[in-house]
Amino acid sequence: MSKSHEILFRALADPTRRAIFERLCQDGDQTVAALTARAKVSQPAVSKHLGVLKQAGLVRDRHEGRQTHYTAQPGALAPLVDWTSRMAGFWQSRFDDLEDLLKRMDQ
Amino acid sequence: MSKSHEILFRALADPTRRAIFERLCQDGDQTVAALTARAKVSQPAVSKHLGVLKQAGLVRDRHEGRQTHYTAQPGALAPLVDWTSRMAGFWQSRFDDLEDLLKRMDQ
DNA sequence: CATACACATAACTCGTTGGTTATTGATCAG
DNA sequence: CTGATCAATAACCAACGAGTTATGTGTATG
Repeated sequence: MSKSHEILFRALADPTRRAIFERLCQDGDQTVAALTARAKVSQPAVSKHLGVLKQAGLVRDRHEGRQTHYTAQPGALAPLVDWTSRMAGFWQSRFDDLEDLLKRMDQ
Repeated sequence: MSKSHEILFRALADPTRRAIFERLCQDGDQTVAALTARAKVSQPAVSKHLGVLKQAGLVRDRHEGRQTHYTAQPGALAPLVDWTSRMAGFWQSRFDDLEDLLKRMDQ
């Protein structure tokens, strides 16, 4: 449970996978064919990436006839947000000056 | 610049590297020897990881005599926060669009 | 000056992974 | 029923990445 960011970071590490996820976030529901058309890789590659994203909970699939629609689940990004704010939090707790933190975050 | 999350995701994808970064965030300044002691890998491995983290801007090094101290730079996480909120934002805006549509259909 | 120490770099191994083509399973059209 | 289409799976391969041991570079110390 405390390791849920492990699978997330791994899933989002690959650029092709991020591109697919970004597209699903921007444009919503997409069939595999539609995603493949925009991607620079073959359909099996896209399917494999979607499998990884699904495993990470980042997408959901829905079958309609002979095509499969995928949808982004941005809520699954929560553990990642938690992790980053925890890191920033550790950092912050070692400094009493909040403004100093914000300045560093700004740069 | 707009692709700075590429190197970030890649740097944070590895568990050993995240562990090192987490430790630097929690406990602050650390020498390579101190980090190696806690890590489950050899000193050269730790050095290599630190190199990657440094490349990503996540850590900074400071030389003191014959030892090197590393410090976390959590501000470098900003592009990652941007990315995640952008993904959530896309999602939210499409949700808003749907709400607008439904409102218009109502009247 | 010689030795020990801290860290970085080099050279290499090996498992993982992202890509491919070929094939299968399922569904729709004629 | 037949052929075409969409997606998933299988089988394979090349490249990459994280790990190791060995060595190099620089600094403190006797």
